Amino acid sequence: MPGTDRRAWEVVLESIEADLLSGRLAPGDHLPAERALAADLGVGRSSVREALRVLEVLGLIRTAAGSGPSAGAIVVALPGGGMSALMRLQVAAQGFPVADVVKTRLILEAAVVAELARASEPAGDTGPAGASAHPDLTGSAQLLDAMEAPDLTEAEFLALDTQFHLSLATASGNQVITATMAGLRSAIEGYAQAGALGLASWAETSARLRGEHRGILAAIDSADPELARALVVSHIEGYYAETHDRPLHARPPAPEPT
Amino acid sequence: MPGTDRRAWEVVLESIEADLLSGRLAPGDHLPAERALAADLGVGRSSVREALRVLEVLGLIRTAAGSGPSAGAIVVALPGGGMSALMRLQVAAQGFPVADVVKTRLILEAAVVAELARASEPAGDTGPAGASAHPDLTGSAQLLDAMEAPDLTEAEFLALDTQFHLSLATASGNQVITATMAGLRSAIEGYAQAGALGLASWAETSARLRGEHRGILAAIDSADPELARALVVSHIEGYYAETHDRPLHARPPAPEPT
DNA sequence: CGTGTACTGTGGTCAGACCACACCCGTCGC
DNA sequence: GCGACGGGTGTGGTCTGACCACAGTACACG
Repeated sequence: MPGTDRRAWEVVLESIEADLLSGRLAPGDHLPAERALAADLGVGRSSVREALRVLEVLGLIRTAAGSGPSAGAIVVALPGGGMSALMRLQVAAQGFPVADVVKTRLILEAAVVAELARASEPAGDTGPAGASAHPDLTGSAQLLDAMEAPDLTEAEFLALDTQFHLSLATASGNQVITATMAGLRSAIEGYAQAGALGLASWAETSARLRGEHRGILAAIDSADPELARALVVSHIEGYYAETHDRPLHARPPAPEPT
Repeated sequence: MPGTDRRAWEVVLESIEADLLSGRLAPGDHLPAERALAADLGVGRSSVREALRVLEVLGLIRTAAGSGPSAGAIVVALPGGGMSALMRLQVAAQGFPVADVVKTRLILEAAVVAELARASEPAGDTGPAGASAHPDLTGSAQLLDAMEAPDLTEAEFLALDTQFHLSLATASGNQVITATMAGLRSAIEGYAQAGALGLASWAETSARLRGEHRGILAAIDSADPELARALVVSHIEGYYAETHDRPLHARPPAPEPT
């Protein structure tokens, strides 16, 4: 019979996935207790725990010890953490080249700002089927204000920068893009910080970045998709080239032929 | 002291991530045996196994029992499987709306074919820094030939369709996009199949899809980025609208107010 | 009626045991 | 001398049982 050859924890994972797909489990629901799940599926508790651990890292469930309504494993479906862990580790393991991460981020963010600009059309929207009239960018603007503080360290500035770019993705309303952008961003966080330390003049660079941010937001507000897209492209390509001493689309330096 | 309050399996995960980042671990390397790892880090073997399970699902390692050089846990960094699992489960758990998945796929694939068309410029490339001259699309073309077989079932056709679209991403050479496209595609595989069964005329639709595929490839070959992009957009939007009875950018029908 | 304490069930962790497996190497037979 | 065969050894895979910390709950007590 099929299924017997699968590893025990895979059986658990598939069972839970089937419950999700069939609607027996929905966000907010409690999973059965680990011991009960083990008994139901005929596997050991440790196998159940391995499956639950995977689901937790992937952002599908949240676990809490103790008793009461908030205890146990609860379906949450928050993809951000899982995507970040996946991309961070793949970059660490050299499965994802940093340049590919940046290129992908560039594509997604350019599309996001172009759509935001399109949706920002003052009158007549994109039609009655338009996603959401006038996406909320007040949070993004507030982040830009916070970045004007003169005594920010590189790390603080970059943390706000991350939040700003992420807020644009959030404003687009696309859950997949939001989570992916969060993952891409966290994957290269270390590189962005390392690059900032090697810059000739941080004050000069950060001033330029601030100005570019304002320009992007202005282009969105003025409903100019192509301008917004172009500004994002030069913003990201510029920072990459400045911190890596080569343009984004160049071949990386040949690996040492040791 | 920090780190003590973290859960045991997180300690293992962080330890391995640190080894990857520092270069102590690289693709192809063996991880220490589970029992040794547990002893080194002062945790139980079950905690080590939970961490390794996560790494395995994320595509970071491959495990094999037995003895010899191929046994044990080996760093592999194959992001496709992990991305697929993550997106499939997030769609199942309603963290990712299907429409957002399709929209994201549309953005990425449009960018991919546009870049392929740009790189297909017959002479003078994109300069000495160009990614790779003339990306290899023979595999993509062969898949289209295979899709001409008249006796294909819906499932077989869609499987080839998945491979075709994935081959385009692969041809771009971008690891992140390739893995992401694989994940997006596997996440909506079930919906694509269910949609195919509800079509008025599968023969008619599949014939149209075949023609559109040829057109996309032709646009790439003729180095026309904008045409390739437009064809991809209408290809994906068309299939979505046909199988969901509404355009991709429309609001989904209001949920039942039960 | 309020308060505090024991109880119960949860996830978190560990230790130990057994299994199947695959390689390695020594022995045995030719 | 050489090949085949068999046990030895170490691996991941799994299960069992136990203990802990924790948080809510029920009940007895004042």
